[in-house]
Amino acid sequence: MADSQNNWPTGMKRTKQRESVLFILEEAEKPLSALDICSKMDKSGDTAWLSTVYRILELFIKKGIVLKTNLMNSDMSVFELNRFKHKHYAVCMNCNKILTLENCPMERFIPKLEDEDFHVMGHNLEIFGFCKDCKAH
Amino acid sequence: MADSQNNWPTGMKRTKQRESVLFILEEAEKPLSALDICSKMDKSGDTAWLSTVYRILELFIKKGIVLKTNLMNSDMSVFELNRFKHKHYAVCMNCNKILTLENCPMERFIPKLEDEDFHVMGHNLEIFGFCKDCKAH
DNA sequence: GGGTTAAATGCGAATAAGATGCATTTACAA
DNA sequence: TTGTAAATGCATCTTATTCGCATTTAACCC
Repeated sequence: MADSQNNWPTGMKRTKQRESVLFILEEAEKPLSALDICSKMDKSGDTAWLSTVYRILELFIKKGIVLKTNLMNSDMSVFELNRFKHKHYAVCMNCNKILTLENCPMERFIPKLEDEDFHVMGHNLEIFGFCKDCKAH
Repeated sequence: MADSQNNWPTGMKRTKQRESVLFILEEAEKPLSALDICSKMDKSGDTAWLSTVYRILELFIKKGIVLKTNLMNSDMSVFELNRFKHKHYAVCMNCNKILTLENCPMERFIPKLEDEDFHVMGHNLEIFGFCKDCKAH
């Protein structure tokens, strides 16, 4: 099961379900919803209850292994492996395709705030528009 | 009732509830949730059902009068008057205070995407961190 | 390897934001 | 003033996510 086979993060029990979630996230190129993950598990034979998947994801987030995002004000969160590199997405307003943004405008940006003592920890950014397939209606 | 008294957007019936929602949004300095708006209406005597508030907000959004945002991956949307100027926020990770960001890094930014035909329509950005009151725990 | 136990999962039920359906009410045009 | 399409009150539904508890399981000890 890829990398996770030999490399298990410390401080958590190694269960079939956790291995399966981690494997799916390792293979995924784009963020997945909890339901996506659950379906993929079903297909591969490692079935797990949706609530279990949420609990596993919650744990992975706490451990810093996984990142949670909400794209386009959607009410469904998506999850991806924390690959420890800065990342943003562009989302197609028509087909919801997710594209990786390869640069970041925040690199050399100094935020101007009313509260000049605000201690910036990070930022969320997403671009929206129409992908090449949806541009021509 | 401030500006909205004499200046009613065209193409929609002028009802007590709609006037009240618009008034509240005009007075508000920061985005409000549907529930916030509903509570403020209760206090002022113009009670309305929460589902009505949602319907009014939906209409205002469609008319371009109101903007909807989700801050910090929260499952609750917030709404503000569309003042037709570009706007982003900084949110305190501790007290959830919302601060207005007065500049925008996207002004002179050219996004790099795998799909070089992506037609950018806009972007969402938020900064998170700790405000001056929460910085010193 | 077998037993012990704290932690994880299965499963159902609870939450909470938001949407929907329908009967009643209301704004507004004729 | 009256007719009517549209808006609201109200209840109920939906959907993502969380919680509670009984059962199962990983991992440590012998």
